[in-house]
Amino acid sequence: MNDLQIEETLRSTGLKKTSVRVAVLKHLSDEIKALSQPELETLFEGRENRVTVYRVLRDLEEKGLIHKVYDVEGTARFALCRSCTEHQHHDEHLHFNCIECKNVICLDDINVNIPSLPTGFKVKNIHFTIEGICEKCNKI
Amino acid sequence: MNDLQIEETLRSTGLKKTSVRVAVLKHLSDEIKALSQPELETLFEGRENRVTVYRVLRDLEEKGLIHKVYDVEGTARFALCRSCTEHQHHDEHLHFNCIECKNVICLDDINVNIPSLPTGFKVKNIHFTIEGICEKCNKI
DNA sequence: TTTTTAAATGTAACTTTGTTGCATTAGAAT
DNA sequence: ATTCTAATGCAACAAAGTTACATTTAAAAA
Repeated sequence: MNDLQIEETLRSTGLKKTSVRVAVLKHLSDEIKALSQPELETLFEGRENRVTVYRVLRDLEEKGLIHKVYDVEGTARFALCRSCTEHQHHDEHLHFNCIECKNVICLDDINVNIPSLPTGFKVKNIHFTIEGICEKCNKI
Repeated sequence: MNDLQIEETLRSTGLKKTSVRVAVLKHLSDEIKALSQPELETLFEGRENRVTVYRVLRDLEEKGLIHKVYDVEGTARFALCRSCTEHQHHDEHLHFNCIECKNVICLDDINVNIPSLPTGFKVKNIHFTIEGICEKCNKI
């Protein structure tokens, strides 16, 4: 996203345009992979406050601009919601977690069919992460 | 599992039969749902040491007797490996995480078909958690 | 049965991550 | 330019994960 897109995106949520929010959105939109908060903070070179980044991530997630995904080691990672529209939060996509490079990437366009559950169970959301070796690490 | 089964199970892994290990296996086998370490510790009434429980869980998981699953809030939970044989660790089963009672249960016998990934991606394991309302909470 | 020894435990301590309260700062509306 | 609320920074604390080391215990050997 360029500066104008970020500005417009923030305005649409009612969140004020602040340096930390812009920086977080910029970094996440530059990445294909999901970033943990510590990873994000290294990109800032320590200029931003840990608590502020925490709250920015929380708020951006609440507004549906980004989503949080836990990798197979239980680390929270954040990625831009690319396939989410303003009105429909589209969480039900697949994540791939490489056991070599540890990267978590969103496989938005791969269709996941939800298995049918026993009677009485109601599905609200799915969290599907495939663990394996990504195409980049496969080549090496 | 009864005491004899637990003893035999531990012997098969080469792990010594100790009180904490027996207690952990007993509690986990009594539960349908996956337990977090703090939850386990409350069952012990604080008699067991936090670090010891941590190491027991780690070791039991390494030996394939239990498995760790992260719930949708990123909390590590542990459950007995019921459908795992001695020689084949069967992680690829579905978990259901109720948003009401927060319980995580294993849906061992529901078949999950793994979506086909782009070329170059190699699947090693899957982590599939469905978030929703369980049959018990649905009735209430 | 006693001795031996490696494995398991308990204690202490430290790291990382998540989280809240409060005083200060800054964005944007007037 | 002023005002007001939202956002930030700081301090502090909680919880979970993790390691080192001294002590204890399970089980093998004598």
